[in-house]
Amino acid sequence: MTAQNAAYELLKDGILSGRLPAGSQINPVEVGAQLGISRMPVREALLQLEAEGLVTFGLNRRPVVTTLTPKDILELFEIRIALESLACERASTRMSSADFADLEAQLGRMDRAMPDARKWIELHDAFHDMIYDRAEMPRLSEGIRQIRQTVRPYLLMYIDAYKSFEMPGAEHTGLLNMLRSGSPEQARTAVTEHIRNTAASVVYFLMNQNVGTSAANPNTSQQLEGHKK
Amino acid sequence: MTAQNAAYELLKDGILSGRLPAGSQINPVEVGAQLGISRMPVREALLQLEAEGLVTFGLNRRPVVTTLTPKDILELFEIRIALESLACERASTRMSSADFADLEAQLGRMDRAMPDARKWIELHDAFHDMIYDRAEMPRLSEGIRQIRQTVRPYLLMYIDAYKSFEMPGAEHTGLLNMLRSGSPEQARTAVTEHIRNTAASVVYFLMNQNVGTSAANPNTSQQLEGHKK
DNA sequence: AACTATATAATTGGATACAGTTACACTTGC
DNA sequence: GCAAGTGTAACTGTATCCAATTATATAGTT
Repeated sequence: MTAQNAAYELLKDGILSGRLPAGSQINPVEVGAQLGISRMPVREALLQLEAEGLVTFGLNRRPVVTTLTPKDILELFEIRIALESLACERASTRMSSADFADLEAQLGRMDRAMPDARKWIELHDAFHDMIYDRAEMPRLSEGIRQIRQTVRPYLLMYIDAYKSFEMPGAEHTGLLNMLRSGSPEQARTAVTEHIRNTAASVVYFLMNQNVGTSAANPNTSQQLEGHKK
Repeated sequence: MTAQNAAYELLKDGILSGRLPAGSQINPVEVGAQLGISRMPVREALLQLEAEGLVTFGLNRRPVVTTLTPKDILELFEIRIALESLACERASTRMSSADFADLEAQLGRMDRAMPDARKWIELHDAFHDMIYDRAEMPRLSEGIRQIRQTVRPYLLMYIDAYKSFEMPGAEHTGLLNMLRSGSPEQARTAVTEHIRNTAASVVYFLMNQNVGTSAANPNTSQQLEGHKK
């Protein structure tokens, strides 16, 4: 593996897991030292992450973990609806019975992972990816995957807040049944509802947490806590 | 302007204008020399262009201009339909009369640019951007812009082939009228039709040209074209 | 003590040097 | 003439060095 890739993986994992929260400043030299590499490959990894929307170059091109406002997140969910509707619609006419068996198995796995939110999300995303793969639109799948990734840290915040949160298992069974019916229209509405529900919960939660409202101001980044003038 | 940006602009313009056709190998040293800079900023520009889909790193990570098959292009058009439908729908409820006046003016400008295909496309894209800006979904607008960009070289090939090609001016007036009616559903169907028409023409043309079928993949010498040379 | 000016450190963009790898051309033997 | 082997040139990845910019700390002034 190249140094660039190592930096990419480290940073991406840090951001997606929430270990590097939104607004965190990233120091290329520091990251490089952590991996025993120079800052050049880190710099390149940051460029890639910026393209994916996970990192933003702030004032003076200093890299920070992207901060999303509830409005941003709502927009991303709306885009997901448009994209996943299409993917679901196309997939619905291309599913085999073997696919349905795989998806059932995946739902089982999700149920069994239930207490572990991160594990559950992993399996949940894989469940959707399995469906969208059947749409045979690789760029569409990739786009969906990327948006889901961008929102993930905020979804984790939401789930972490409600430890005893009940995952919408029933919704997925419903979605699967709609797909089994073979009706593209029903598949589309099912997935639309599914995403809209998640969006509503997450955005409502974030607005009450005041996430990404004051933090959007660069001056209030948490990194500044140490030197209070 | 930074060296990285200069390289980015040069390469992007080259690709979008068709001066660097699909499959062209890009030599970072060469590009750097052309701008009086080293290959490092060029390398970084290439990373950004890869993220946008305009450049691909081929065997041994050598950068080449991305080659799209007709299938890829069809997929991109389908995604555009999903995204632009949403944008149009949202925009339709947010348009002011001043916006409509601006759009009318833009249509006039497009008509007057008529013989110059590149100029026309520029104005045409701006016309659509003006509408989508009203959707107030910046990421959506950006995504649409990016996909349109990716397809542009192929659209130009199509237009260049039919010099006397009649631009679909009437369709845009129709779209504008649908927007004026204020019905999101009608706006959605109008833009869907509009894009689908373009997609059909361009993809049909490209398939007959055998663009990106055998040349795209050195391994596969398949010919998918309907022998209509 | 607060304010300002200045020195110093940190950070970024970029060039260059160097190692490892791959492609290419040129033998050399058949 | 052609296949295989070999040496060379080109290319990529990366570290390091330098310059310019920006932030931080320090010292002096009031």
